[in-house]
Amino acid sequence: MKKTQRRNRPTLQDIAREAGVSAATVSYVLNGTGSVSAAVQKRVRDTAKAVGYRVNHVARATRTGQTLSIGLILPDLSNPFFPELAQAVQSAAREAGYAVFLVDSEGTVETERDSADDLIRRGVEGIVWCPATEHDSLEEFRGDVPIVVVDRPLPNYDTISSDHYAGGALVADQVLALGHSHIAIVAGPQSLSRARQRRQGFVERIGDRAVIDWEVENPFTITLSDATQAKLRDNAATVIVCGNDFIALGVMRALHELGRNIPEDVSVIGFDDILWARHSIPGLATVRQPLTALGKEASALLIRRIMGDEAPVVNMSLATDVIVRGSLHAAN
Amino acid sequence: MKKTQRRNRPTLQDIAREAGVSAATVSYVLNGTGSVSAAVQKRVRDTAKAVGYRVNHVARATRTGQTLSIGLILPDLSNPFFPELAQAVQSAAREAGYAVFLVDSEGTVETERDSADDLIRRGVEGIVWCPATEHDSLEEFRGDVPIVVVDRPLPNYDTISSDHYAGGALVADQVLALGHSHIAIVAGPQSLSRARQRRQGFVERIGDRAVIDWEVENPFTITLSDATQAKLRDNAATVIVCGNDFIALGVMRALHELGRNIPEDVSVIGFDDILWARHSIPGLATVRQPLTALGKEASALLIRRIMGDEAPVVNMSLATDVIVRGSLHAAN
DNA sequence: CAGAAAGACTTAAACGTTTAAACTTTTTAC
DNA sequence: GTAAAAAGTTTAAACGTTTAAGTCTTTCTG
Repeated sequence: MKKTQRRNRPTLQDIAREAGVSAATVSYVLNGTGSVSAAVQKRVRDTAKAVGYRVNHVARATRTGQTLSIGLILPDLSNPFFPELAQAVQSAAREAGYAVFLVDSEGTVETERDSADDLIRRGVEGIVWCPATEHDSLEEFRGDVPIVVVDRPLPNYDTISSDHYAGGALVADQVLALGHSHIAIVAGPQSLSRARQRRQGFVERIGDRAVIDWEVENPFTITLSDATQAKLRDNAATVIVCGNDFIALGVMRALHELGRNIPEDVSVIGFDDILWARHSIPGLATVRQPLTALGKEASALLIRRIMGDEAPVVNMSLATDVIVRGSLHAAN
Repeated sequence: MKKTQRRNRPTLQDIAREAGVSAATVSYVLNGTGSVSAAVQKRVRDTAKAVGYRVNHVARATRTGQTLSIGLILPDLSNPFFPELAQAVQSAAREAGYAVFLVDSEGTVETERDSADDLIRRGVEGIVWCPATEHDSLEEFRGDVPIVVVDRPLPNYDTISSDHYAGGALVADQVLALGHSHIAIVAGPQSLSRARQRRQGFVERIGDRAVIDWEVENPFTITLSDATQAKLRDNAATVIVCGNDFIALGVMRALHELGRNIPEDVSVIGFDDILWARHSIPGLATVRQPLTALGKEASALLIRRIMGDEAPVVNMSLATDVIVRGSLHAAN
């Protein structure tokens, strides 16, 4: 299929001709570089406006080598965790004059790799990346362009993530403060570092100040494994600490079906504060990840790197907050 | 701050020099255009691989005028409706070789306008746009680049949206089939065309086959207005038809607090099938919008336009499906 | 075996900017 | 009133590609 010619946009040359000056002068005026007399400035600006001039960013980029764009590679937009992150990255980038190419890697390392390759061809000056797996699929690009990893620490990369360990400890503090002494844990997959850290932060803070009645591992989904469901049936703990909000909501649902009352019979607490945590019945107590700050910091750090900041690899972790809601009650 | 020089990437010239041919030949080889002897082809390809050549897409774009990129402007990524749409647009675009600039307009027409302006400077070949308001804030750009509006019909634009009217009618069919004769409506804001259409599709299909006990308007949020809550307190209808899932979930919560059982005492049905509809207790019956199809079609149509398809303005609406879940029951 | 056609490759222009360097005019300094 | 400095403007090269046109060589065709 042949592409039809759109209205050819006016160029610097067009303005130059119209205003009776050279293209260079027009460029100097429009960019505020160089010194140009007031009269010519006005003439140029007026004709630029008159013809509806818009700079051709692509042409500029070939000359300057700066595209003022970055890439954002996420594993799965339909996971409610990521849109807020994407929003923050995009808005911080925009404020710095950068545009964002969005890629949903669909959770595969191949797509991650191919997309990064494509993005670099397109001249992005940096990439914010949330890896789909623990595999370093962008290794080969590290020399080409700065890459900031977000949410999931990966060795050798600048990383911005929530302090999952401290978050777990916060949950422990809260649970202890409410007088719970019999605790159950439905942890996330311990193959994932964030799940491990959350659990560890919790368990270590609990120490011997309470008993962990039982513990089980469950995928980060609202659907519970048979093992988890079995544990719930026999549960005698007064609080169930979950690896994330999906699990927690699944647990709440299961408990509901088992006829247990939340929080009278048993408390539940999650992790992430996804949108629906506040809307469940009762509201789900949880740990809020600073998603917006995460995105902002990732953008900011990436742009510092782009600007040439050569500091050693940064590993930034951001504090989390416990959000107390109806699902969490004092032990009786 | 001074930008440090990243490793200068090898260019066509570098390969040409290395392989002892002209840059043109290298281009011909790598693009598969032109005719080049097998020997030279191999030599060129080998050196290209050896030096780790990647085409400079920006330079190519200045010459060809094609950036192979599109823009996607959405009002609010944190609304769970949009990520799935974004995902579909991006993935369809990628399959066609296009990359996607994502912009969250934060619901303001100024950001919409400014972003579109910026995107066009950046040479996007088209824009998929979900308008934040009913205001045509991109009017001035219509001549510059094809624009496809998604989800919210706007005159003079190619539009892809769900068939809200038909969806409303489907709800009516379902409700009638289950024998309900006393109906309540919590419609969305009737200033919004999609809310209007849903309501109208429903009401017209109901006709005189059932009574509409009461009706109220509520914002598209889970928080219910005082008026809505008052109506719910006195409700005697056997089914409550809601303008979207947020409203429906709010209604379910309110009914729960009023001690009404769903669906034994009263059924509830929503619209959109957001992620949480299936996870509420009971599951929320609703109408599924084909978000993925919506995004795919939008991408596809936009790319057709980019390719020069000059057909008159298209107004495509996609069929919806009723999803029956626990919140909807036969009338007793 | 001559002429034409095809094949292989190079040259050079073009895309729309930016920017260093050159040139011209005006201002400043003494 | 002249030399030097500053201000204003133009020229031309450069960014890394693509591609039309040109050149040279080989292969066909009759």
